Amino acid sequence: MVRQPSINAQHRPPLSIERIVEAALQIIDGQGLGRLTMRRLGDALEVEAMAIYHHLPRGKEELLDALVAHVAAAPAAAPAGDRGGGAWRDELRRWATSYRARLLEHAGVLPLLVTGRNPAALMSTTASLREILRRGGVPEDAAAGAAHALLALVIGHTALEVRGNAPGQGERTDWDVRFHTALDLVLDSVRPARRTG
Amino acid sequence: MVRQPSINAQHRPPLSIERIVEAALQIIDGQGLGRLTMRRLGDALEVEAMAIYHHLPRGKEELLDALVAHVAAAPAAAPAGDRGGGAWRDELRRWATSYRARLLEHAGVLPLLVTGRNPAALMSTTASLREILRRGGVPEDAAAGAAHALLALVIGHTALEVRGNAPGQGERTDWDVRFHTALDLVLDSVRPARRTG
DNA sequence: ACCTGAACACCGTTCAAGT
DNA sequence: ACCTGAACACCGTTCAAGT
Repeated sequence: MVRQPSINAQHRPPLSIERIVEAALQIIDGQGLGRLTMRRLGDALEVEAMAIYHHLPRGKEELLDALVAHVAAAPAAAPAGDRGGGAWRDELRRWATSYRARLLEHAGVLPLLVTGRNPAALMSTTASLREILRRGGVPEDAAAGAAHALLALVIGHTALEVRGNAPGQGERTDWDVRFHTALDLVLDSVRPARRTG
Repeated sequence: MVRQPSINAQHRPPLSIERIVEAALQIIDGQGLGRLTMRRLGDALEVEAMAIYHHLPRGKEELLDALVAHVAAAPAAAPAGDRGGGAWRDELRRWATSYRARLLEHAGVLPLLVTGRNPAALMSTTASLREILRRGGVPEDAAAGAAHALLALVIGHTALEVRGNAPGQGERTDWDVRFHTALDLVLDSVRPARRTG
């Protein structure tokens, strides 16, 4: 029961990959990717920059990989009521909407996502997409194609939205409308097999 | 007629924005975006790095803007035979295919494209897309939506392709097939008005 | 095991100076 | 007008050292 004085240093939580990634994300969201430096990250964690290398031996490269993994991870798939009749379309719409929101929330990470880095990061995402389509009765092949198209659309749209929302834009384009228009354009072409088992 | 000796220095072409952008693109394509530095760019142009600032006063930021403009510029639209019957679909397919090829050729610039930088860079591109759809008899509103969806799809697909083509990938996915599958998914939903004037 | 301090080889950029 | 040289304030990272 030795009460620590509230001098606030000393007994801060120990460094961990989670804390590092969280602090990095905060810097990116608040100041932009360009201002994420190991030294600034160290400051935010109240630690010397060199301490980070003990947890991420590959240094900044490994940090960026972790950021991609963190942002690209699939949002938890809804439990799926699946009362037939094409409810899977709504499920895909919800999925796409929340994934877009996730990307916009961390728009500064987007440039890292369109790189070869951390190729495995999107696997669970595409898998959960294919699963929704499979449950909707869409044949395996078509489901793979549709899942890919959907993910590409969400990423591409978000990229355009980030570009369009740059300061000093004249006309106010309604990105929500654009997004759902494009979404429906794809979803309307996806068809389940004649009869669902 | 004073023949210059072929000592190769001295009478090189004078620095210009075009030469600078071209050299920068060569560095990115060959070594990656991360290795594009003002000093290396200077070396490639056989000039001190500081000379570049005379042509691009805003420095590296302006250089990156110019790179985005260079890569994102619309490819020359085909002259359009327009013998009815939905030839515009083929025209859009050709456009999308060549735009994808352009992005893949300079994949290292893609991260710059999914940023707020140089918001005007894609305007001519979307305009030329809308023009093709308009000529195909697609109503203005639907054309705007379809153009946006198409561009988002091409950018998003290229992003996934760049990620997938990272070294050390197991299964050989056929990106051409994926691309055209996704393309058709979108194009199949775009309909011209009942009767074309 | 975990963190620090000093050092190294690089960055982008400014500014006075050269031609 | 166009380019250079030296300098400044930063980077990422290594490595020996502390606790």
